[in-house]
Amino acid sequence: MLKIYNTLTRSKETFKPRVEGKVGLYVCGMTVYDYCHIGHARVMVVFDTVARYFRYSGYDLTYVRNITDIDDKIIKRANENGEGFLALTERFIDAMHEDERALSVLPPDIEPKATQSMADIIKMIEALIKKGLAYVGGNGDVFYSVAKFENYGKLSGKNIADLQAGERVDIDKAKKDPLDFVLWKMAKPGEPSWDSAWGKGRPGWHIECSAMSTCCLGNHFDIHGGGMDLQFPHHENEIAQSEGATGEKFVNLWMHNGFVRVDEEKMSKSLGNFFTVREVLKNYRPEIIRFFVLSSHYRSPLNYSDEQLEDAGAALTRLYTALRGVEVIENACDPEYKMRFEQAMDDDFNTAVAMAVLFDLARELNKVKSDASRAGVLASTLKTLAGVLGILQNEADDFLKGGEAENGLSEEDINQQVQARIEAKNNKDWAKADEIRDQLKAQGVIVEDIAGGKSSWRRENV
RNA sequence: GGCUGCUUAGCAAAAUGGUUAUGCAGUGGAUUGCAAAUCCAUCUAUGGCGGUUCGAUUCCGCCAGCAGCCUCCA
Repeated sequence: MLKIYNTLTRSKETFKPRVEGKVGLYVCGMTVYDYCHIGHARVMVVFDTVARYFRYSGYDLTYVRNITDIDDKIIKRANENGEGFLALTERFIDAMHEDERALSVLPPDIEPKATQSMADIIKMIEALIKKGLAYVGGNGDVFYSVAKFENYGKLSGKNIADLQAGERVDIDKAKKDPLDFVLWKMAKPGEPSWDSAWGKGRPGWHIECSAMSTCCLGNHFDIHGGGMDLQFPHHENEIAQSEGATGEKFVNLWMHNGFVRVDEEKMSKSLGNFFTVREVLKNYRPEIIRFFVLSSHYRSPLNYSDEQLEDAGAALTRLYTALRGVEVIENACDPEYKMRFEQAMDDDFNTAVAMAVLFDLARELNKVKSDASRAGVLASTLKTLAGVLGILQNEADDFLKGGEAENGLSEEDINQQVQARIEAKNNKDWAKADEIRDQLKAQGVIVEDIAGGKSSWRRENV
């Protein structure tokens, strides 16, 4: 029985889909004006794993993750670069997809863009005005009247009085109330714009997600996810917009993932302490990054450091080493490990515990290597379960021998050396054999003798 | 200031009202020509002070520290 932590109730709840066997999942994606950093990677990997597990569990899932491709930051960046905003967003959308593929993140079923959802956005704003929940402000922008929406703040645990007391932004004269937020923003000369009843403009930051999610999944759907920082105001405003416009409940369950930190501080654009996915990929292989992300629970903070990434690499090496040389028996699965794995994942997607099961599995696999049939079953189980997490899908040898292809020795060179060492060993010329091994070690290659006078090798530091 | 959440061994990270997490590192042993890999054993733990309880790391309260949101942010 799958349990998921619901931000709305601040407790784990048994998951009950609206329609038996079906799940609608919407996740707030990127605003595409820059490269993805590791924080974005966490969202992508976490919800990809959630999606994989739903499917593995037999649900018919519709996974929607939007792209916000028009907003102030995009316009600003495009101006700075002296390029059109479409050229800019197109570049970063491509880059994002590239990063995703590297991290084995499967594409969502639907990936709507704000710029392609203008009709729905405008329709929703019109509905809000009609219901008296929105108004045209002194500057022509359209605002949401927060005070008119009952239950405002129920997701983030805030109330209007506290928010007003804590108000510290300069008051916008165009608004009736400082808490009101913009739904439609009038275009300045030269800015990209779309026609509307209120004049040429563009959507405010929150409305596009309300429009795209309800459009793709219906007015009321199962799960909405995103980073913790979106809880307020973004998701709070989405609720106000969607429920205000449709009069129906918006979302049953809200999932929020924790931050990636650097030196115990949130990784973010504004702090400038972020590492882009492509930067990190220069030093670590993609599967290691994915493993690192899933090694802690999705709601916990995740501290980014070289030590952590290296640990992840070592751990992954252990799993691949267990698989090395074992003939996988297709479709076989050990029920005991399967059950333990599912229990872990059923408990609010506890990937850390699920991984611990994989390590227990690897230990037993190492023990029974001489028993080909048992080993084959365990190896198959290991690959299948790890596949739900999106890891361990490479050939063991490819993983262990891959990496640092550029500066390192070529495979041919290594094989030659290893062969030379075997000859030395056969001649009992230990000094020579050790010398070869030391030389390879110095170049990041570890030689390991295996039964039958053979040797295997792998690259250090994956 | 208001509101969340966190505090587990050398590092990372789970779980649990009384029983081995797991990975890396350490120690001892097996294996090995020697290593590596692997296996076995083993050492480090639950921020502080109270309370509930037969028993609390786990529940409750207070304190301290940390992080986050309240402004763009995944």
